[in-house]
Amino acid sequence: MTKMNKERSLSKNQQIILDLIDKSSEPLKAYTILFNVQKKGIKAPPQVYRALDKLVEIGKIHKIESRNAFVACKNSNCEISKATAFSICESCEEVDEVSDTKLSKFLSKFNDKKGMTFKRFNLEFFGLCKRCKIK
Amino acid sequence: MTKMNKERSLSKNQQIILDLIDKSSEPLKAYTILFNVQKKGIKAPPQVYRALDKLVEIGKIHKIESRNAFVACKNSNCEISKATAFSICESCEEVDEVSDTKLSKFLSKFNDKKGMTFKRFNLEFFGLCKRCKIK
DNA sequence: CTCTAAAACGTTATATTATTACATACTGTT
DNA sequence: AACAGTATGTAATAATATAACGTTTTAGAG
Repeated sequence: MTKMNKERSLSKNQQIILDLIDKSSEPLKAYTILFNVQKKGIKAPPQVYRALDKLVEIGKIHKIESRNAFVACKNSNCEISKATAFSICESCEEVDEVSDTKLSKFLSKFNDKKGMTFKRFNLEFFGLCKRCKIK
Repeated sequence: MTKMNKERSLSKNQQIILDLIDKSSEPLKAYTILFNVQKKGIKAPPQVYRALDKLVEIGKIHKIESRNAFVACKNSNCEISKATAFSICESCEEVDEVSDTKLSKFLSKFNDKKGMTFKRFNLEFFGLCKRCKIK
């Protein structure tokens, strides 16, 4: 039996950029990433966008569409970039990945009336986080 | 009893841009809109973006975040721009507003574990529409 | 009607986000 | 070694969005 290595190894640029996003407590924008990895030899936007595209594709990171920013996947190396949900505080811009079994089951089962077949969804909740409500 | 006119009247630019989006069968991008209303005297991006912002705010249109494009609200002048859901065909890029009572109830009731208060959500489903599945 | 504040407008410039295009190099099979 | 697929580096440019002004219009209060 051949060793099916599910764990794809990342390229140099992919790893550098994933490391940065992983360490960050907040979503990072492409150009913020660029500025932060220039010392590591990544000098131009396409290098960043290519790595980001790949990382999104393999589920290591997610794009927060409403913010054009990227976060690391917290769901133990998420195979399910097919089913993403985030909570976004409109005051402090804190973003968290929502992981709720009921929610993802409900949405994954959801069927369109017009006969579309869904492969994937992305859900973004907006509101105020605990801390910002108090202020 | 004073007449509470819920029906806000749109400004000239807002009306021009809403008309265009309304007539369109597909989501329109800001610069596509700009090019199409230049003959009507709207010449610069800020004019378009201002009108779009307002129209989104009052629920006449919605932004498809993953596409940076705008569609008219089909839910009878949607007060509920608080709860939007769309289906997006990844092949032909057709976009439809999903209106499903169960879905919107479920999501509107959804409560965050971390104590966030949600005011609004946006959900985008991706897949293949009926027609594109056949091809 | 007149005054006022809010909203909308027009304009120029610029910031931010993302892609095209092309030449080169690396990686892992056969 | 040869090939295919993936990744790289680089320059240029496209596409999306906002800042910052000053002016004009609109709707309501008095």
